Amino acid sequence: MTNVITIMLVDDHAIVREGYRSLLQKQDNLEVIAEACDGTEAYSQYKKYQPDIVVMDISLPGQSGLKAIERIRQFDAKAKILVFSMHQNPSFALQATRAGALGYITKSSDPEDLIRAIAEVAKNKHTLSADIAQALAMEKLGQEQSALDELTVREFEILRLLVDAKSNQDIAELLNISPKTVSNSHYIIKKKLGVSSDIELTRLAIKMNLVNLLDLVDEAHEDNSQ
Amino acid sequence: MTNVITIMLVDDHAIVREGYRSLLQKQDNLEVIAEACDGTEAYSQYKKYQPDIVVMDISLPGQSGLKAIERIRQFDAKAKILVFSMHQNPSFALQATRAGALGYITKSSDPEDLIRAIAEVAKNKHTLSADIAQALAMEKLGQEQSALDELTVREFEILRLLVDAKSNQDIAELLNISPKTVSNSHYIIKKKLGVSSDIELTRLAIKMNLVNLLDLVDEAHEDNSQ
DNA sequence: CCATGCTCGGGCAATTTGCCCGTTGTTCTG
DNA sequence: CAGAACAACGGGCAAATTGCCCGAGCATGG
Repeated sequence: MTNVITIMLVDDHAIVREGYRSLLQKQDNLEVIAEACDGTEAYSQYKKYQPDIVVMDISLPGQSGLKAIERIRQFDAKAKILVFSMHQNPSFALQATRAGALGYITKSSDPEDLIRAIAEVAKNKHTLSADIAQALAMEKLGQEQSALDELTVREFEILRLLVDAKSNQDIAELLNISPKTVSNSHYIIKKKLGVSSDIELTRLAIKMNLVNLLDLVDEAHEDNSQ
Repeated sequence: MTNVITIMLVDDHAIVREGYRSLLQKQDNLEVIAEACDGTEAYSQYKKYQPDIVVMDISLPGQSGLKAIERIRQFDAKAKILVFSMHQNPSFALQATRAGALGYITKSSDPEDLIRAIAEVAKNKHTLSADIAQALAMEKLGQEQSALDELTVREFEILRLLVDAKSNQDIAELLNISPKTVSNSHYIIKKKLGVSSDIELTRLAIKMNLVNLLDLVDEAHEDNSQ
């Protein structure tokens, strides 16, 4: 009678986890047996509980979700990971699947879509939410495919930290690599994206939705209202 | 008897539109004659029905709300647009009015405020909800604003060129001064604004509205929303 | 088992930065 | 009108960073 699917939830917001937990528990074939709030914890919890499926957000504080996916897959090549992200940008989906995720759905999907996606992933099948699938399909046709896709997973991760206004040194510490490696990646990223300055890089990142404009603008608001 | 004000509602959620429609219909001088769920439709519906007032959310899928305002105003320079947004951030109000909106009120306002705002806009008067007005006033005093004020005219000019993704050399040529002068100014600007990297500088410039968000976001999203 | 590709970093010249300085104007002001 | 104040400009120079190349260590996939 092991047709019950065990799940680990990874999201940095406890309330969000709670919401999804209650949502998922309504299904009697789903059981949430673990939770984690960041990449590091996700890894250790996975080792401990070995759930059938990991449902995770990739926009985590500190160590990125992508890294966590990789580590989990390294530990268990058969790990089934469903990314559940707020980002509609297909590049995120690409990076996530490249890192080893089986599925990618956006938070704007219907609850049923999440349930359905979990079922698909449980069967070891790839799944994408409709909006992402369409966007990716579009990219396949129009040669308009994003230069972002040429970045490796690591580079993508570093890019996101960079445009989050972190210095090369900060990133080196965060990722436990040499500052020189970061600056090399920084250079390669600029080269691949065809820009020559950090200012262009930032603008490009904003265009590509790597930086949430709302966050950016909201910060300004908070600063001023203090 | 044309003292009835005709209205077009634009919001991506049908349920929300329904709510406001019933709210507005209670006023016997208001009539909702059209609806739209995104920027593109807003534009075509406006052309078709030419309502007295457009009441729209700007957080539409593809973030094309601002763009829609511009297109509508381009078609009809006298179009009266009231933005009805969830964002308390005054920068949104700024961008919206810059794009051509007459009024901006937040969704947290009272229903009466909405009615009142519609009346104001109908009279071709600018209107802001109290919270936004206050926030904008705060910004006038705010520290970051004064940080900008500490820049000299020349520095300000250089800053704008910088965040327009021009290199020190480009700027030197453009202004007929030595690259060294530009780089000195570049340094002073960062110092005065309290940032240490060009990435932070760019983000700050965006926060301060030195960069038009529309320019940045425009093309990036047309791909996805098609 | 070889080719490919990613991650990681060393090396090193070339450039840029950070910070200082002095020169030349132009206001503003007592 | 003398002189203070400040803007604009740019030189100098040590320190830091960038641009570009390289090789090593590992997975991955034929």
